[in-house]
Amino acid sequence: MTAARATATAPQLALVDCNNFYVSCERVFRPDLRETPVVVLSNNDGCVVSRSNEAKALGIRMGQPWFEVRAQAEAQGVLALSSNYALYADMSNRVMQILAREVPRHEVYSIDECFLDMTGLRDLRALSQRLRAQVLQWTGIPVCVGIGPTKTLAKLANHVAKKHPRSSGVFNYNALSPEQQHQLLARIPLEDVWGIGRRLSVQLAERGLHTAADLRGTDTAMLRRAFGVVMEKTQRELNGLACLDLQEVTPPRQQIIASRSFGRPVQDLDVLQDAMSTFVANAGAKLRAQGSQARLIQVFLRTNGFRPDRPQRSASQAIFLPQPSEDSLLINRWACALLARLYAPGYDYQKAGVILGEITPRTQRQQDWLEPSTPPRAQRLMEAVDALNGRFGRGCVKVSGQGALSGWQMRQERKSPAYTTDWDDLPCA
DNA sequence: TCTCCGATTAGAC
DNA sequence: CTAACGGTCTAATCGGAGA
Repeated sequence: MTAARATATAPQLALVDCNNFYVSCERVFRPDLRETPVVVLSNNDGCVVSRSNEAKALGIRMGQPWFEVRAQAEAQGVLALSSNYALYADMSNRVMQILAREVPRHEVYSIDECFLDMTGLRDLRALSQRLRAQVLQWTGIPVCVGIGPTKTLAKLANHVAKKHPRSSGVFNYNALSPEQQHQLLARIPLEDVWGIGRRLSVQLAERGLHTAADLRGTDTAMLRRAFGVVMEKTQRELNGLACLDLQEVTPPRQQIIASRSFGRPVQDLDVLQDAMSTFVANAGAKLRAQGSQARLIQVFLRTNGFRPDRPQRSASQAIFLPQPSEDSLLINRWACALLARLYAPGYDYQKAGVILGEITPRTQRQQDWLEPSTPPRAQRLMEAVDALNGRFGRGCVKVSGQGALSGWQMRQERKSPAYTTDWDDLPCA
């Protein structure tokens, strides 16, 4: 096999990552904010989860609690927006559709990232630039592209593309000579490598490993012994050996959680049950959307752990249904009953939620001649509820009580309109 | 000793 | 005015219980 042929068939994996995704989504509809430092906050306006370049330059850190930085940030002209997930999810779908058209295989990895299999395609730099231009023109979202032989190296290449303006948004690790590859890896700190977080990078540093090149060159058996199989895979991936496959179809969730911190402390059981009904409605919709049923219902509630001066309580209870179910009404009755058992008066509750587990495909329903499974009536009812909520927006059809009581809903003081998913929010009047 | 299971840890985004 | 710190999800590993 000639060298040229080997190059042509070597794996070429691209990672497309949207720049400052949530902030970019907001700016599409607020072009006046292009020069303004902008941050988007997590649910409850709690933490900073997306920052414009200007906000990054002001030293606002990812994940920082907003109340800590708010005073200084606002004095510096930073605009904070509540997160608008309906908008981000819709924009994400548009971006992913554009990317998917251009390659034979792809994996939507997260709301703002997509792996593309470019193996065998030619002129990857031009292709990547074309993709960037198309996504920008059709959605207004800027993206960067990193290319490498493995997912880990594609991630790393994307990191380089984002960080270095000279790459003009595309970086191809595969186009480097082995010496250049080594020089690059020697400049990448380990905490910037996918799969290595804060803790592991400290432990690796204790063994004298600081850069991606250090990790790549160290003894594999030692790594395996000291850090386990995940780290070994990361090392192999850095060496260009693919250990992580492209997941074209997302496997169904094994566990579905719906929970929320409350906007203020909640003391009353009926308010908690009202919140729980909302959580069950969301969890049930997710469950049915992936064609599953659940046998385990787990409910939890807790007080605010950041207030050690207040009485603390954290409790959870679970029940195994005799038959798996996807019926929100049935699940809701159990969830509210469990919650009532968990509840103790006299606490300031800060968060509650439901976890559905023991999830199986609906098609695998066991025939049981004693216990009837979900009756056809309930099934059709749920289908109708999901259809209406899908068509007219979540919350169009509700389980009785769900959201009627106030006091638990999250704080969202600065939420932008749902520009792309709600006619009423269109700023055309 | 082996296996199973729940809890814990670490990470991603 | 004050107080205020996200939500989901997975995989691996660990330690105890039971076979």
